Amino acid sequence: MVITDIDFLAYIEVLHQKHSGYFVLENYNPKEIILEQDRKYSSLYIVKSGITKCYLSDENGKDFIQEFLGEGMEFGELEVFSGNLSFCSIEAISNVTVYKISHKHYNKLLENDPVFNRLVIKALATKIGYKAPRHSFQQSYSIEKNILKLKSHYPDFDTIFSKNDIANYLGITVRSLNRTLLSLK
Amino acid sequence: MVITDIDFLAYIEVLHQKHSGYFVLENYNPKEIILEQDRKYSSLYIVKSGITKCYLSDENGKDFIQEFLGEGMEFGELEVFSGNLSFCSIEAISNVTVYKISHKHYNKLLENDPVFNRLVIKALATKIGYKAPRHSFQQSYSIEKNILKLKSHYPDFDTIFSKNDIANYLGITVRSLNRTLLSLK
DNA sequence: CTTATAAAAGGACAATTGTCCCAACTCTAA
DNA sequence: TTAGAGTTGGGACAATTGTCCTTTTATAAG
Repeated sequence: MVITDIDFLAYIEVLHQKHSGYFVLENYNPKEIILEQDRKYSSLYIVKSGITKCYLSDENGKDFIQEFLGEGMEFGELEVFSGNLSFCSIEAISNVTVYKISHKHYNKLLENDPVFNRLVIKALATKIGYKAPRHSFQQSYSIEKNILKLKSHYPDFDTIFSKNDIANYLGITVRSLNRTLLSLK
Repeated sequence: MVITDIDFLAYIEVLHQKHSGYFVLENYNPKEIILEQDRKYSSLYIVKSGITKCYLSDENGKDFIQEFLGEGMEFGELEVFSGNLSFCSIEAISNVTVYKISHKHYNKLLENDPVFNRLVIKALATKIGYKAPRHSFQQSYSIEKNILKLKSHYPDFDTIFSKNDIANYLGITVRSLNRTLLSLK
């Protein structure tokens, strides 16, 4: 439910020492939006601490939460490769600290630092790998099984996240979520 | 519905000339399985021509189609980075020709050929980028709107793909698909 | 041409999930 | 302290979708 990448974060900390001008630390409070959908950015971010949510909003105002991103997860990096506008929004859930780095410096690291290059590729591969099984499970199984699965991986999920976020994560309505939680007593 | 990557394929063709030992051409007939879920492989593939389906099977035998992969799409590459078993199956839908390359040679190219490196990263980014909007749309909108969207992008989708595949792609049952198609006359 | 097998189409019903409400509770700002 | 906004919980009903089953159509094999 909350994805992390400790190895990547550790290496970012190393790079932060080595190239002091590359990374800038920023802090965000809960509910602050760090990155907004359909905008043009020239920097990207890596989570140093805290939890964020990564979501898409459609015309009707419905939100679809892709993932909750924790320590070591980067966001805004896809736009470096595609050149497009950001295609999701990122909002802080807890207090969040991020490393910010410009596309330019990010590209320099990618080209000149093979360790960094490999870690970025790994991070992308991980992002691909966790999406498909989750969506597959969500579509194939009942809400009840999905909630039980969440609970088994994340016993206290309902104290950390709002009902609204949980529902949007599971792609259901809050009403359905409550109904199922009640039936599970 | 069918993802392609012409730039990547073009570059693979170039590499195929340059490093004659790296790539092997293979042919598959419709319904043949090229790569099977939960197995260990030491090679990966790039589609030269034809259409394949990329799907996950769960314990109940239900299939979840992630995408249809066309020219220039690679598969089996995630396992190079994760070291895990393959996490989806690939089956030929039409007659398919693929380039096969070993993990070892693939890694060599990644490390020594910056153009190849960047194209692979781009390909990974694309894979991330197309999944989220699709699943978001599928979860938020009715079956009818999903089918209309498919139709607008792919007018003759129902002649190329079986009903079963279309249903699995949309995460619905064939019964629901038929019902909706009928109501659309 | 016939039989077997799979794919497509749809009837009837049940189960799931969403929509639209309203009430209770918390939290903040004035 | 109160007004207002936001979150939570749930009732009643409607709509959507799935399950199960039967029939028809197409396709392949002998």
